[in-house]
Amino acid sequence: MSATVQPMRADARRNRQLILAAAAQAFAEDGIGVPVDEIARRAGVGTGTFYRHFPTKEALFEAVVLEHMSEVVAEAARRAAAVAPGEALLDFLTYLADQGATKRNLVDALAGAGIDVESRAAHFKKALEAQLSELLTRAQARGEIRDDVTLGDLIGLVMGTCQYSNHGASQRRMLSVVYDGLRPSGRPDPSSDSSSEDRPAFQ
Amino acid sequence: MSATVQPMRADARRNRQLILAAAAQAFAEDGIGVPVDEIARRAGVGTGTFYRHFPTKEALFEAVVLEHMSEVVAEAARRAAAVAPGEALLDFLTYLADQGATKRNLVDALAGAGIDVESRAAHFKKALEAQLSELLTRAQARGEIRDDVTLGDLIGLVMGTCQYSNHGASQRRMLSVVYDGLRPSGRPDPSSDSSSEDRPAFQ
DNA sequence: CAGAATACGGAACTAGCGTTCCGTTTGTCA
DNA sequence: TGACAAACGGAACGCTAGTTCCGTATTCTG
Repeated sequence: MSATVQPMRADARRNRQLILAAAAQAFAEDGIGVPVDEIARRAGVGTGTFYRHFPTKEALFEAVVLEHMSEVVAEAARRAAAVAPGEALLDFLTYLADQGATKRNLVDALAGAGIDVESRAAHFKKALEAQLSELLTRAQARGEIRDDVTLGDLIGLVMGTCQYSNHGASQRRMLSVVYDGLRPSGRPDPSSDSSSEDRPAFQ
Repeated sequence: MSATVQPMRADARRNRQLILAAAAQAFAEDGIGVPVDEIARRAGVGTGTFYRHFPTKEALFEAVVLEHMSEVVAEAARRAAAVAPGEALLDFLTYLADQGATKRNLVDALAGAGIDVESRAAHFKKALEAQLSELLTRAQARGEIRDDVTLGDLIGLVMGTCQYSNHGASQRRMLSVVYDGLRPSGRPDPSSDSSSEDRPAFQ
């Protein structure tokens, strides 16, 4: 499988990108239900062309999600590098929350449809979790985060705030509550006051 | 519109219940995608019978959701009545979290499909929110809950913990973090220790 | 610039699912 | 118990959306 990818024809490469972009947008806007025809139309190609590039609609989902995850992982790694563990962790989580909120429709739709993106995205997921896990462990060792909280809890809490960030709920305030709750009991917010309205105490 | 419901025939009444029960189970297990045929099969009736009872598949969704919501509202009201506001609020929220976790698939599926259950369920939703709102206001007046938190935040936070209560995340621990975060800064947990019980009771 | 390989477009095919129709069965009431 | 209305079952219909096919257009190579 050394698979020297023989170069695609120029128009083919361009169309592939157009389809991916159109799909990402369409899924985010209208959910997973968008017909293939609609995606093709948005990309300005025919359905035949679509199926030349992706063997199936589900394959397109995968491609879109993988592309997105790889971006997230890269950006997250960049953020995790420099700062002190506690701060870095919250920064990391905040970034994830932003991403989650933005692409919520997409992720929801995929999960809701029971599409097994997990297996293909496992690599990226592992990478993310590894980074988060290290930050969490260090932050806990320093007493900056409750000891009983697990990696899964962390992810669940942050992603949870993405699900309902409308209907009069502010994701900023919800995150602020979560971050307060993550500190060990009796340990006040180390930075500014926590009664912030629309300004999270970190950033 | 005094609508004296002339009594249904015995078999009809029975079948209607069978369909509702089968539907609730089917939606919870397999999502909203289950074909009408499958629901009918589970209920042990034909599709013709199905459509005799519900004019459309969506009407069935509504019926299922409304039934569930009316149960939740009734039980929630019962719990909210007796205790002190702060405690009552958390008890109330915990009950909602339980329900949300149990019926997650159903609610997800409905929301994901963009079905307008809101308009029909508006009455129940209002009732729930009214009760919650009063508890929240009272608890905030007593300084037991952060002042900046809104009703929407509260609901979002609690429902958020329902979304990811697997994959190594414990809903109990997540709720515990949220409840800690809801207290005004520097106010320790008034009740027992806040460390995890390892009895998730659900997963 | 010509020929061949690659890619394109969209009509046509197929499968699944919601809904309707109608001949048959069952419950109810006198 | 007999007759009639109510309810049942499941075959059939039509629509939507995923996929395939093939004649046409475009790009690359010598």
